Amino acid sequence: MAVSEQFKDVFAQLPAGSFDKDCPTRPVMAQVTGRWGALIIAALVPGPMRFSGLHQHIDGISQKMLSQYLKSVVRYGLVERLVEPTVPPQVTYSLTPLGQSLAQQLCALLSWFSANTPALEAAQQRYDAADSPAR
Amino acid sequence: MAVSEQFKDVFAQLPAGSFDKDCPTRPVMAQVTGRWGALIIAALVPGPMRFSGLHQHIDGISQKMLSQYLKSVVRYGLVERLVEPTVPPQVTYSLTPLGQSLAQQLCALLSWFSANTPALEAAQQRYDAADSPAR
DNA sequence: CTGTATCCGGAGCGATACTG
DNA sequence: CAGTATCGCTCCGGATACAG
Repeated sequence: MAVSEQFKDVFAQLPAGSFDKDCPTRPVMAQVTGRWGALIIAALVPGPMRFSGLHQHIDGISQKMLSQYLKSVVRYGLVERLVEPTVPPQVTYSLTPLGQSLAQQLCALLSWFSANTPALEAAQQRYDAADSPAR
Repeated sequence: MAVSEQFKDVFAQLPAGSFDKDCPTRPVMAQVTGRWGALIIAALVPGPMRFSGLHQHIDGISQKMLSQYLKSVVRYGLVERLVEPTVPPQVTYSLTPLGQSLAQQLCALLSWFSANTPALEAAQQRYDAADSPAR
């Protein structure tokens, strides 16, 4: 199968330590793949956005979490924080080149989920119906 | 910039509801992008694996979490569970076609993290050194 | 407007012990 | 070997109030 060959190549490029407990990517992964990380990165793809803009755009996030995740991604060099010394202050967030390259991967992932939502839901219903209708 | 154009196209294909609170992909994302989801899927890329094999391969995961995450991905139709009626019983997990297509995205993401670990670590050190050396 | 500080409930997760 | 059940702890995450 061509598909198998294809992604086995990708897999083969993964360093051996990817599954190690102390793999340095684990913390970053935890943030980016955390509850809000991917959505924040993706939200900045169309262009820079203000704090309040993100707060509105990403439905359901609290100020605390937005602030917290933003601090992380800024620290990782994925997002740039630009402060306009005006009154009231305006803070603009935008993707760095590094963040843009990550955004491509994340958008691909989000696209996959969107595209395969029907299949995923169908599988769940099949699973739930087959085994434990009581639960 | 060519890069911008490129992933803006990808982004444009995302449904408008991707950022909605009730987006149906959120629960699945939560699992797959949870602490172990991606690693489990990725671990099955080279081929089917047994429970104990996964337990060893994915460093640091507990039986409870492995079992729990496996149940989820099976329910989502991403992984197939095959029980050999032998004594002692042998259970083999393998990716479904749906799971394989997801695995491609996840492997790409893992690859990105592996490839950009130096840049990410450098950014962190820069950030930490610049502002709060006391902490 | 853009955050930070505090409190608090619940989910996630690990360790351990137990079952088939 | 392949799980399930229970306990306990940590940390995530929301609501609210406060600060620059």
